[in-house]
Amino acid sequence: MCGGAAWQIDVDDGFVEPPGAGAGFERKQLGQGESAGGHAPNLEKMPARHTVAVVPLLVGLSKNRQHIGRPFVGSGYSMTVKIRDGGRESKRRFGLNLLLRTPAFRVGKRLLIMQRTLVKDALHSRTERESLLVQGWVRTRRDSKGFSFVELNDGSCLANLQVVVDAGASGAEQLADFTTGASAVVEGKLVPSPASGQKWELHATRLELVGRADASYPLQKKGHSLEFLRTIAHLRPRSNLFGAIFRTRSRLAFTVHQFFQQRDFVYLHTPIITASDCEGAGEMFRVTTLPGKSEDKPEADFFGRPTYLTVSGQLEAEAFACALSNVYTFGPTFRAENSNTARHAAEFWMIEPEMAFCDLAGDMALGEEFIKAMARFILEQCSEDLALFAKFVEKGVIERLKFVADRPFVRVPYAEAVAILQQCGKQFELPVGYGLNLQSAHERFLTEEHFKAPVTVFNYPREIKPFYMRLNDDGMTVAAMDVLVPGVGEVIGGAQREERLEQLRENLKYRHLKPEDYQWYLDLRRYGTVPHAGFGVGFERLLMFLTGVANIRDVIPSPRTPGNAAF
RNA sequence: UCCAGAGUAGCUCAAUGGUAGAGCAGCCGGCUGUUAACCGGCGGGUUGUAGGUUCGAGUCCUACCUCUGGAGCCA
Repeated sequence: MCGGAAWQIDVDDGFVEPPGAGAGFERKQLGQGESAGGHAPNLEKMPARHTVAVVPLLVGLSKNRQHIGRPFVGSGYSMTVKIRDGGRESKRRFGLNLLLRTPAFRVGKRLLIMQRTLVKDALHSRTERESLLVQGWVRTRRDSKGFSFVELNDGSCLANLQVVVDAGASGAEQLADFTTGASAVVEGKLVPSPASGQKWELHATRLELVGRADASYPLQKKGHSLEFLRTIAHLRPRSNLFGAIFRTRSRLAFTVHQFFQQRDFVYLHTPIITASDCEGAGEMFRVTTLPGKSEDKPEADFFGRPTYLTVSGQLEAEAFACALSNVYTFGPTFRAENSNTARHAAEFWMIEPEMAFCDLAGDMALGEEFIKAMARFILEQCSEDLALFAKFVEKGVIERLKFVADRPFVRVPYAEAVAILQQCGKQFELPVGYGLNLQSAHERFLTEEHFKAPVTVFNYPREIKPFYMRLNDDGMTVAAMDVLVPGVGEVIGGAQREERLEQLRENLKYRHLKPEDYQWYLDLRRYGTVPHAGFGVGFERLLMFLTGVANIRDVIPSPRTPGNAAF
């Protein structure tokens, strides 16, 4: 199947045996400098451009080894294997804990260890596979006379693997327990499916029920309402939609890191417990070890002062930007607001880049680039899950994302945005006027109807923005910006920070804040101050924007909202 | 927190103030390749909770609880 000699590994150590005749090998073509993969890290030193046949291995441990049903993670086991390379033969010793990082299960008195194939990889196979092993959860079973179809899903992708079980297959007598929700291991032959609907199917040679799911299992193969699924938040990841959402969430998080890492931003872990009440960004959760009313004597508390869960990492990010130039945070954030809406959670994840030697224009540019990059990512990299969102969540989500990815962002000063809203002739529920916050209805009008493009509104009146934003030369406005997109409204809020010591002091005074509470923050202006800017993105809101999911409770694994911390 | 709506079988929903029902799921049986399979049968309820009006309440009234949508706050 490729150039170069094939490596074959046999095992001669008494308790480790080579696979029996006919058992399938997982073959991997190695490119130059590539390692053999996580299942056999000790093979890294093998010359490149060889095919390495490593797994499945059939392993029988001595009787007193009882590691049934879980991977080897301990140390102390090793085995010797013979390696044949054409005519040459050599022996190498491998640590089992390294080699066998793969699930194990008992067959009689033996421990069988076989490389698991993910459903995703099975479905994307280029060739038939003589023998492979999949593990997952039964989505549904359809019985016919003499055989059954079992749909197996392991979360590696949206699609299920169709398993065909003949009555004669080993373990077929357990088929009645292969109900929706049960977990199972299936070994079989991957062959082209004669019916339409799937390219490949697995003809089971052996199946094993791992965990039953009785008739009370709440998930059915039919669609469920999002409201119902929220009441079973621990089981909803087993549904198609939530599988898609949380796969996307994971990949999006990775892409966020990639976006900033590629631009030489330093990932900063800002504290989760904080003493700074600086933001005024909302009610904070108190952190205390004192019983009863802790506010009474904070000096006796664990930290000797009142402490809270963070509402923002921005101030700390500014400190590090004023040293490392470009930084970003990506972590949990907490707001104890009693807000009960589809867009608010008490615990959420926030991304906050902060850039030294950067002004508002640079800040807006990065924010816009970021949103476009995330839209492009999901369009290009998550097409299967995105198709599900387009089908069941928001019909126009793909068009909306293309719209954002393609169009240049319109930039409009706040005063101009207000004038547009006042002159548009449209009657809004809430008043529009200079000095008032833009409401979500106003924001959506600007981006969806007036400009028909993503919009960045900047230079807001000083009165409606926090103390740390930089005062513009007009003395009236601050260098703040909000990025608005169709369908969602505000996705980014940011600003150039006030870097002038005296002006920052004046800002604190203007807000009736005490300078002594902001000593270290003022220090940043006292020593080597620089113009700097940043913004915040709610990760869940970004996910809502990208998937079309309308409720924040459905894009976070365990939603925390007022009165709800179950799961 | 404010405003509005909803709460009936495991799920999704019906039921003019007058005997609480259907589809799906589940269970049993049938079916030679199914795709939210199909066909036949069976079981399934303190109508969110507590009061009240009425001969009679799932239905009307009051309070509370929960959920949903909108608003405020924001990310």
